[in-house]
Amino acid sequence: MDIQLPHFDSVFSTDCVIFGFEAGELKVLLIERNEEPYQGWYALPGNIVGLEESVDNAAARILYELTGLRDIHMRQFHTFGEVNRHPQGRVVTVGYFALIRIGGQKEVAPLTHFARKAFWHPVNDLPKLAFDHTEIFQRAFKKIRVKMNYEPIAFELLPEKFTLTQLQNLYEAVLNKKLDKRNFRKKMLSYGFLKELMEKQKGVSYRAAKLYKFDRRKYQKIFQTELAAQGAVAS
Amino acid sequence: MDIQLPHFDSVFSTDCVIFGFEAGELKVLLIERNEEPYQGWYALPGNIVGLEESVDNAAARILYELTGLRDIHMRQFHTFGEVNRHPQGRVVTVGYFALIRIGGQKEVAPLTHFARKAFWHPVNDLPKLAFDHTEIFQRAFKKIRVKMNYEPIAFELLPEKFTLTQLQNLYEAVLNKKLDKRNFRKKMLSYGFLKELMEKQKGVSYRAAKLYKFDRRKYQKIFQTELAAQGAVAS
DNA sequence: ATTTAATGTGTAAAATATACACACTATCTT
DNA sequence: AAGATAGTGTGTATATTTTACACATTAAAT
Repeated sequence: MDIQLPHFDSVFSTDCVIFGFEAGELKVLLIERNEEPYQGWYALPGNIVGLEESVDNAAARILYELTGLRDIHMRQFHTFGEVNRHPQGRVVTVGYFALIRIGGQKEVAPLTHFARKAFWHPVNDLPKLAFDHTEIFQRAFKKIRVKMNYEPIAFELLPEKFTLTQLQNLYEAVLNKKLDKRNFRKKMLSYGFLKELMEKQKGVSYRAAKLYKFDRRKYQKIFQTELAAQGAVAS
Repeated sequence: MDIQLPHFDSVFSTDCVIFGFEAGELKVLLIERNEEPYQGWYALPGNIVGLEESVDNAAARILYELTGLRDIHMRQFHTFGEVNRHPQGRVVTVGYFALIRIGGQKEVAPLTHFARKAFWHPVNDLPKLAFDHTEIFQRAFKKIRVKMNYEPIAFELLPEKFTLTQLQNLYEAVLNKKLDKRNFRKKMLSYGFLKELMEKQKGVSYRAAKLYKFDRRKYQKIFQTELAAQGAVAS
């Protein structure tokens, strides 16, 4: 492998950790790289930020090119600035994460030759990833586990209409912990941002469960008043 | 002002938001810039990251050069990647924050000609800052207000020995909210990481208060077991 | 009609959070 | 030295939140 790769003096890139939920498992979107370095390796979707685009925009563009996913709400979580994280020179990367409905989008597929394929992989039992992407992934995973306790990010992973059991399964998968059914339901419903639909689950061979959807407008109303009241260590 | 400034194609910098607590007020460390652009303006201590140093190290080095402060525990909080945030070209900046004891260090003073002076300024009533530093500051401030609710970062701002009233004043200043004395004390002491000293406050013209110190070892023991048990949405 | 598999529901006990007021003590003043 | 001043230190009752826990119900499949 004596290909001469270009050297980067000082560039920034973004890497995206996209989570999905499928078959009761939390998954992450990976690509198979089709270019050196790390050709053939699995990696997080990521690339160099252009000079004429903001880092936020670059993250969205790169994700689209590598996976076909668009209009994803991505949030920055950490910047990785070690000196030797990239073999071609100095590359500082800004990490983003997002949570999406796996079924809700068209199938993921790269739009450039840069990635050979894009696919979902369970977060447990990940292979070794290119560059320091294992570390980047770990950090994102930890972030969403913590965040799930105080923000309604779980709903981004579920279909629009879901049952309470599905919601609970998701929490259990992410938090890696069994929850009590009655207490879980009581608490979720007490927030007041779940809207009970007139519909029921279809196609199951047992009693069908009620469907709910997440009412973002209500959530924001509640969350705003909480923010105002927030900050308590003691009264 | 027709000085020709160098153009940056693509560099990264760090900016540090250093908080201190003095005279019952939360303060932030600013410098007065001695170079174009924004010569004479107030700014957060920050500069370009070198190619041979990690971003974390650069933040520490730059803070030292601009303010004389050393061995400060700094934490990254956000990266600012808009295209036009710097007049000389494309500069993406990584923001760090830290909380320190104002009295505990030698006086702050710049070690390079790049800053004319370094000084503490109350966080309320900040002047307009250079670049997008006002936004960077705001984001850091919001971060610590939230963080103070679930991590013992307040102690980094106080002298080693402090009274419960001082601690409460600090919480009240940061959270911008009155707290109940009895409940505050009960709760703080219930955590078990405050060590009551045999000493009392000196030099006050009223009943002297007991001094306490923060026992980091105990805190970590408690915090670790909480982390293990953590993640509850419902039991 | 029976089996199967999952849904949907309530209550009591424990833990935590909140609201609230006054006696104490060290220094300062006269 | 007596009183004024200013802030310290402390307890209890009530409300809210969290936890633990089990069984009748429903729809489909056999």
